[in-house]
Amino acid sequence: MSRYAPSETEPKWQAAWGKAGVFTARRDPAREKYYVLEMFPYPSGRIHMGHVRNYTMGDVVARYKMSCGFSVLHPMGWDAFGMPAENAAMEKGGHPKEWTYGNIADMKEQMRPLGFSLDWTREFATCDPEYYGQQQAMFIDMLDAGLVYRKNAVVNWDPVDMTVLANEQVIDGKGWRSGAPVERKELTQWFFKISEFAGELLDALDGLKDWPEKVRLMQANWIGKSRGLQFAFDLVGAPEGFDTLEVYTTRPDTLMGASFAGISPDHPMAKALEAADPKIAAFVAECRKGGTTEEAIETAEKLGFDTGIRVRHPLDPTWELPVYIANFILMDYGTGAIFGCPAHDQRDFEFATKYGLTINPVFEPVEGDYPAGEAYVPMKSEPLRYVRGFAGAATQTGDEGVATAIAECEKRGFGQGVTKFRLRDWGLSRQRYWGCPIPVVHCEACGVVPEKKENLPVQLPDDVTFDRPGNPLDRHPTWRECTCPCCGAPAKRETDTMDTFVDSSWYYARFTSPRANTPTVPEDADYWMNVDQYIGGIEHAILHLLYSRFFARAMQKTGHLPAKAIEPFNALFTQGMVTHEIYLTRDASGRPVYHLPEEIEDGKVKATGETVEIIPSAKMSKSKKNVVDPMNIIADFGADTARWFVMSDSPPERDVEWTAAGAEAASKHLARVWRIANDIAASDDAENGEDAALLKAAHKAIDEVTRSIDGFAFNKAVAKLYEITNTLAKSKAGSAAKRDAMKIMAQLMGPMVPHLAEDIWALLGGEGFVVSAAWPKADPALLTEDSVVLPIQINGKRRSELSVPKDMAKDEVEKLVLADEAVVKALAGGQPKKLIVVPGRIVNVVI
RNA sequence: GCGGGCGUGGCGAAAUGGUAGACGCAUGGGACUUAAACUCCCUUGGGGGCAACCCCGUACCGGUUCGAGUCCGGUCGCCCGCACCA
Repeated sequence: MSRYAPSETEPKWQAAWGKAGVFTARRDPAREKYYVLEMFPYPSGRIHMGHVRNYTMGDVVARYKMSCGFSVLHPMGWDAFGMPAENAAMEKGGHPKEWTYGNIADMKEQMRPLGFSLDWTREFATCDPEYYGQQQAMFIDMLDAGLVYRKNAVVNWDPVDMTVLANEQVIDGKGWRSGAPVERKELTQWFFKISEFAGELLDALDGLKDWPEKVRLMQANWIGKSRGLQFAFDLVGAPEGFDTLEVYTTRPDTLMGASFAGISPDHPMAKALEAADPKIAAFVAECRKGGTTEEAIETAEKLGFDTGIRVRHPLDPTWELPVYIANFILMDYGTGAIFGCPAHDQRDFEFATKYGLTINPVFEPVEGDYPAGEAYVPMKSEPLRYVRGFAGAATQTGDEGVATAIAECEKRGFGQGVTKFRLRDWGLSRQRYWGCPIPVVHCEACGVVPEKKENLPVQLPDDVTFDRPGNPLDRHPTWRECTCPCCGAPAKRETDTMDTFVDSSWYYARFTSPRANTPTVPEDADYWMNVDQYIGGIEHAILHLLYSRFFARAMQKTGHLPAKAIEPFNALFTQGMVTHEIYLTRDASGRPVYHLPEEIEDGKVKATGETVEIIPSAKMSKSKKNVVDPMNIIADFGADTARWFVMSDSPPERDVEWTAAGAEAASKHLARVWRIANDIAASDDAENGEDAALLKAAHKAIDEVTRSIDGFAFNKAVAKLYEITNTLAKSKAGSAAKRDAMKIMAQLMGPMVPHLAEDIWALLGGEGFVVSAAWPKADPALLTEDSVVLPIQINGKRRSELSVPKDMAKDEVEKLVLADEAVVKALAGGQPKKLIVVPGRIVNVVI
């Protein structure tokens, strides 16, 4: 018998599948379709274990569904625009286009040997003009539909390089190349009106039953619906044109605890003050330092500036509050102005303490004490005693307090209850080259007008340079020059490109008709949409998935998707990372020196013999060198081993640690299965021992593996396959029974280790490809046991057990329990207080 | 700072509120072999007992329940996201 040799058999089966075209998706109205999609990769140049894990999961689902008779769509493409390509051009020279397409070719070559059931005929990259041209067409349709508009927004500005920085390029508040402190700067930018869909995007989350609860919760919090009061303070001593100050609060019940009002440094009144007062200008400039991320703003030291302006308290016009400009107030949320209640908001408390403002408690806990040295921030459902309330009962919960306060304010004629969302509109403009050009033209006479559709795609010019910071499109000698689509006069193109999230917000729809000269084709979209199963990383829980949900709605409004695709992903699965230990030694000055896993043996660096420090289980990253190249694993063990390993052990939603020992073990197991299959194929003895037991075990395996795959519990499916392997290895059944069991096993293993499964299938005389064979069905009659062992607990502790027929009546069981030796002894002649019999599960005797 | 998640043997883990540790790795012992590799068999949460068996144990503290790894409240630790990374 020959040894199991994946390096020979794997390419053989891949070629055979390819020749037969088994993975080419075809619109087949006679069959039910199934669309499985893994989040497409960024073409960095190398695939990593995270890709292997993600695509293996998708492949398991795709192959399983094929066997179940579905017409399966399982496509692959490239999320190909983005900054790394420009960075590479700046650092190493070359062109982003060459770099990207070169990487795509490399990565495709690395993916092929893994044997994924992908339909490569549908492949595209988002940087293909055929793709981004259709995206531009949709942009124009969305502009026509009023879903896109322009407004000012802040960006990170590097004052030395004179360029816009991505958040990622801001390190500790400084530009990553220049090292200069970053400033916030306003630019006119394009926005998608995602906020118009806020309520709908929130409400529709309830219907996404097959999405992880945590993702739905994160999205709900991100959309951030709140009910509050919006009202106007009368201003005293404000600049010309500012009579009132609109504020929004979710805690109007704390109005009697107000001790100051605050406005954002970007508030129109702050801007008016800034122009007039150099001290205020200096303060506002201070506030504008640092990056634009919410994290940077929230964690920055709280700064305030007393403007000298006062507001009158709406409940008592003689009561005046100071107006501060404060760096923690966001112009994007609410009205960009707040009132501060230090007694019941921790941030206001710290602000008031810092600037010596009064702290007036409005309520106190019904139970327990008012906390000292911090704000008392109750839960919404917590009952409160209002000591300075102005509406409703003295004791109510926070939620009730808010509702009655809103009603009271409306009654008294100031302010009204409003619902607001935290969700902001999606700014899509990027001042970068390697992205989809925004297809608009700036005309002196006509203003900003969309390009004509027949002129699409607006293609990126190839002759650009990256020797300086900034957007090469801006300094291209001729690219901007064009004629106005309206009046025909000379005009200039927009040089901003689109956020790469736009590219990934509709690629799933494009896969249904990837070569069409419209964004989608109705019959194809109608047949293939929605994505039945989407699989990717949890890091996309909010942005990518929310943007895609918005885009599906926008595409529907503009006629590019059918109504049923309003939620594009029926089911979502978020997988964990592949981690690895980090190995490091220290140089003379104590700085860490990282080592690749293959340089280590027995906790020592092979070359030098130095003992390494080990940091357990960290995300694989090049800089820490804790990476394992899938290509090396495939070379050493074959693709099936890599696939088997990433599916074993850890549940797919959790991180899995790659270990050399684990890979070896996976390889050994597959070789063992191969040996057992060969033994069976070679044996012709007809001795018949326990065929029934083996058959039963095989059907139990069918049942459990099927349920595990359906439930995305691949690790349990693998465990079950280990069990049935052991059962089969030890079985004394006749060869025909073993052959049948082994064929079932090959089918069950097929989705995970397709090459080995095809080998075994062929070896044992299976017809056609195992991937094309119908998924086995478990016979329910073979799944039940005649008797069960009931554990007997006494006061909740297991003390004995009882073997009874499966469906024995409850009172029969009780009789047997009371006769049990351990129970008799424990009762010592008395009667139990309670006797709990859970049929088929457990008995508890309470004494 | 805000939002979300996770925490079970030496390790990865399993367990519709019902016998905690299935399955795998790694130990330790044995078989095969001149020897090794490969392979096969047995053992393995901690402690106590000659044994039957008993006690402890799911990050920590508390609660609900006949019964809690699982549900509720709090604490600690780690991880992810925070709108221009993809």
